[in-house]
Amino acid sequence: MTQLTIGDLAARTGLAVSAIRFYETHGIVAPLRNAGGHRRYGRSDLRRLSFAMIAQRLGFSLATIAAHLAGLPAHKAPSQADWTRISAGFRADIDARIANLAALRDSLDGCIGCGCLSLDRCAIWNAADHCATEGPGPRNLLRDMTVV
Amino acid sequence: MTQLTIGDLAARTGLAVSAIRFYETHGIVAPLRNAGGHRRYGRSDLRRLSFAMIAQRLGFSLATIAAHLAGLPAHKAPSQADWTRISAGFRADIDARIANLAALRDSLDGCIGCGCLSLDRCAIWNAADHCATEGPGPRNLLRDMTVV
DNA sequence: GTAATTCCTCAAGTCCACTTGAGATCAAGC
DNA sequence: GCTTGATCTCAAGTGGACTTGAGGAATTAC
Repeated sequence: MTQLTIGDLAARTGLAVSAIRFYETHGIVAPLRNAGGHRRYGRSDLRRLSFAMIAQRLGFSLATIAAHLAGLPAHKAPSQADWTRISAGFRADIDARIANLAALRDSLDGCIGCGCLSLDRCAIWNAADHCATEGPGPRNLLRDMTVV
Repeated sequence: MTQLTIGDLAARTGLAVSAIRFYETHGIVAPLRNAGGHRRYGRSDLRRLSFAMIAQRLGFSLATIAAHLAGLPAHKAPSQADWTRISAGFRADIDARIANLAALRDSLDGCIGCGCLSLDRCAIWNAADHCATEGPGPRNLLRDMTVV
């Protein structure tokens, strides 16, 4: 039973059947069809969906996720090299996010004790305010949070 | 010139004028009006918008942000106590996110070296797959990422 | 005083990620 | 064979967060 129905996938991933069909239109999965026109998935599709679910939680758009997955073989399990390549991108993104959040937390900690509310030096309050002098473009503390 | 126009706010925050008006309908700011019906803002509104921009980057919805801001005085600067209360919630959320990301990164590191692709033990690939046995409900590694 | 700029309101449009519904077909259990 | 449940397609709806456009009035610059 290496052939899974869309219902099987829904049960195993927790996704709605409609969501899986929607993902297909966006290139996340590309199932085969049986004689009656019903979708038939392999185990690798389960993995592609798992990947997509995790990447979504990290804030990636479906288009970006589909682009990542486009580099994997369509109907068989990815190789170790495939997986290493993809996970390295993930890892870099996660590291960047942690660094951003840590920086924000430190600014926040500095603020709480500094009584800066009456001043204009507070890193948090002025994160956006300062930017007026920096010209247009992205300007926040957490800018470029999504790296890959 | 403690009275700012909507254009001033847009220039200083980097937000679009239309976005600031939109935020007003959602309770983020509540400007006064001059004789001609134009919006007039104070410095505290600049701070409310900065707060909203940062909180949005952290993934909070406008409704949640408005709820936080509802506890602050409408037309004057918040007190140290106000600020401490709000930032404490922020800090807890940031800590939780860092912990989640670190856990994900560790799982990822474990995966890269373990050759688990041929197995079903990979924490990442199976994050969603395992859940089939756990019944319905939220089920991912990063579940409850947004805490406050 | 007039022209250019900024602002006003309100309705409608956009993008993303899906869900819902209608009407029809396929597959599985008895 | 028949019923029941799963699946199919395609169109339209949803919600969050805004943007765009139309038509008009207020403000500012010269």
